[in-house]
Amino acid sequence: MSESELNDRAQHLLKALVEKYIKGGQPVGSQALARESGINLSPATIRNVLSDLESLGLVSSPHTSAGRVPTDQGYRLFVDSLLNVQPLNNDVVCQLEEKLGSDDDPQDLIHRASTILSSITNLAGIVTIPKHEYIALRHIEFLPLSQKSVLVVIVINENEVHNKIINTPRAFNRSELEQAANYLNAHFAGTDIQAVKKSLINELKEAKNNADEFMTTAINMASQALNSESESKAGDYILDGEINLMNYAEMSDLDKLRLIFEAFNKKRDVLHLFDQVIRSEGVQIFIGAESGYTVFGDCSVVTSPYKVDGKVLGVLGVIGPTRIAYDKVIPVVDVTAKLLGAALNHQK
Amino acid sequence: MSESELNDRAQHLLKALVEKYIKGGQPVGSQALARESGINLSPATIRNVLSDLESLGLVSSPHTSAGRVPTDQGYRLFVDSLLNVQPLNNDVVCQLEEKLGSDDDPQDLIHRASTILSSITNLAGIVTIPKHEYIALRHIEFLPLSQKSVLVVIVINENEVHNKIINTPRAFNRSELEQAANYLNAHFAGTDIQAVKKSLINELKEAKNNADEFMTTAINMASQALNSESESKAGDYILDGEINLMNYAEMSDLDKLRLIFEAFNKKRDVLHLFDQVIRSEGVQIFIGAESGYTVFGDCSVVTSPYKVDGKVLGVLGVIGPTRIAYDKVIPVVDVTAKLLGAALNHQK
DNA sequence: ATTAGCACTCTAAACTATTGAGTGCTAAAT
DNA sequence: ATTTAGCACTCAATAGTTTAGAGTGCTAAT
Repeated sequence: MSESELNDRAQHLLKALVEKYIKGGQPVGSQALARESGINLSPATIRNVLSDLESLGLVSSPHTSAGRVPTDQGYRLFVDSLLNVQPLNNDVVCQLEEKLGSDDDPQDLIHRASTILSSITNLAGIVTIPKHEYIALRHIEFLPLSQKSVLVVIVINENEVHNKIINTPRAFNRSELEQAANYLNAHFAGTDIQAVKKSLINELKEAKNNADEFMTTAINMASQALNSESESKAGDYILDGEINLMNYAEMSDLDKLRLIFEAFNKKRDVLHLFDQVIRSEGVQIFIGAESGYTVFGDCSVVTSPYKVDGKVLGVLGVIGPTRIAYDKVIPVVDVTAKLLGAALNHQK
Repeated sequence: MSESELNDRAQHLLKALVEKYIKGGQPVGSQALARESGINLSPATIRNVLSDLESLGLVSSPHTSAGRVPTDQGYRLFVDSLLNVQPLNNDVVCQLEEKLGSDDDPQDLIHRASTILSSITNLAGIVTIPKHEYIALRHIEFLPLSQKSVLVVIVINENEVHNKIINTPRAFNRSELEQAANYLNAHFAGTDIQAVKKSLINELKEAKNNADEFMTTAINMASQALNSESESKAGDYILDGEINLMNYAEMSDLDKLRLIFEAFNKKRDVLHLFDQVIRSEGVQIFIGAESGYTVFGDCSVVTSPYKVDGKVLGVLGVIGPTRIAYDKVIPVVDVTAKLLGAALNHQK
């Protein structure tokens, strides 16, 4: 029996093994499976099957006299074709709906999504900041703050608000600023922010040619504000519940843990990983080395894009040890993504 | 020799011991001190002195055949009367000045202060959000976002900007909102935010009596925005570099570390501790149990309030193991507090 | 094809030296 | 009266040993 196609019995045993290992965290032996797998077989027979699973690379044993542990590929097969995804507990649904009910500040929603993900799953929760492929300038407003500084308030898309304080060459009074804002709003409200930036460059030239000092600075201010705007959206995420990872025995290696935390801080690796998900449908899972990042070699990542109007705005998910309760975590990530999308949509 | 007054020799040895222990992290024995303390005494004599220091509670030994380690009280005496505070390295000063140079967003400054504190000291850096005893409303602005929601922009004090999106019973057009804002600005600009809230309550009654629907909602909106405003300032801080703590051997106990991280997350204990500093002058240090919080029983906290115009706005500091280089950390905290105060002041 | 039996392997835990750093005490030296 | 050499003693850390038990793989019987 070494066909690469697994028969039902082998599948069933693999499933039982993974489930037991996920529960207990201890290598699973033939006796335990004989007792608890539901299949009526002697340990000896099960040993034969396990031996096959091992040569297929689905399980491995830490040492001769230990039981078997799923490999990344073992988990993969389990997740792809053996898993019984649990319907979401009613309690959990309520929690999610409550926390992700309508709220008008997108930032708040993102934060809450991240918190609720981590607290429900006891893993680290991550939500990327929404990234609109098309950033429509909705409104711009200037307020004088002091002699040399002006507050620029920019509203983009539905209701994302950003502030930027910029310095000006001279003091402007309120009506001057109002005039400038009116001009910009009249010309550019509803336009994509990139397009606005391009237009402004042209207008800037023109204003300079006309030696129109006022328009020159007005346009300058707008450009500055919009520039730092698009920068700040360069890619970021909200992380919560990293500490949960310290509770897992398999993460008790302080050095590995530190590397993971450092990766969380640098953000780069996580963002790259999440970028891969952005074009996929529904929940996507990276098990162990599958992520391609050695830092997360002992971790699993369960992710899902979240969308508004069918457009993917970002990705959310959880990170934990490979030994996580996929059957429970997957629907949580799935539903959170949907509810977050809905909440962001609801604001319109 | 068991007078509670320490003679010079004993002080010198304590100093040498603390310095060596801070450097090496290993219990210090009589031989090492004989060699390196600069005093020409035999190990035997030094043992006698150490024995005295121990009965005074200034040092202790982990076990019979280990050297001595400073106790909290030992560190306290060291810090209070034996410490040679190092002048700040020029490099470090440059770094600090660069990062805390003028920038017009207070939030950004706080963040940067926290980052730079942690990166210079290799400890966890903490900066509390500025807390103005007197919050002056400077400007309020309403912008229509959608049918049922309005963006409220509030500028308080010098240039702290806050946004709040609130729901309204009906749609308002731009000019209505402008009118409301004008009214509020005319009446309340420059007034303390608490006073504004009180006045608004009265005006609200009046408007209701007059059945003035428009003013009623306008005032309601303002109240809502101001309320969530004062809440959000309830007490918070920016933390950075917690991961640094994982590098210290004495913090290698995962459970303790987790408790500390949890305390950082909950924020309560740190805020209480920092509150004690708010009325003190200059750098304040809590060594081990002195903080009064068991979570930080193995930690030292070096803090300083930061001020603008002589008014304390907040507190910043670092947290690390008790074994930290006080001579270097103290001036860093001190100067950072001063530069942060200056940067916040500079904005006016 | 399945299983009982059994020898074998290897970890984890419990014990047992062994080493060496550092102490405290005592008696001699300064 | 200090200081110090000398020495017995303590105790953590390390390495080596033993034991127990869990689990395996193989073989021969069912």
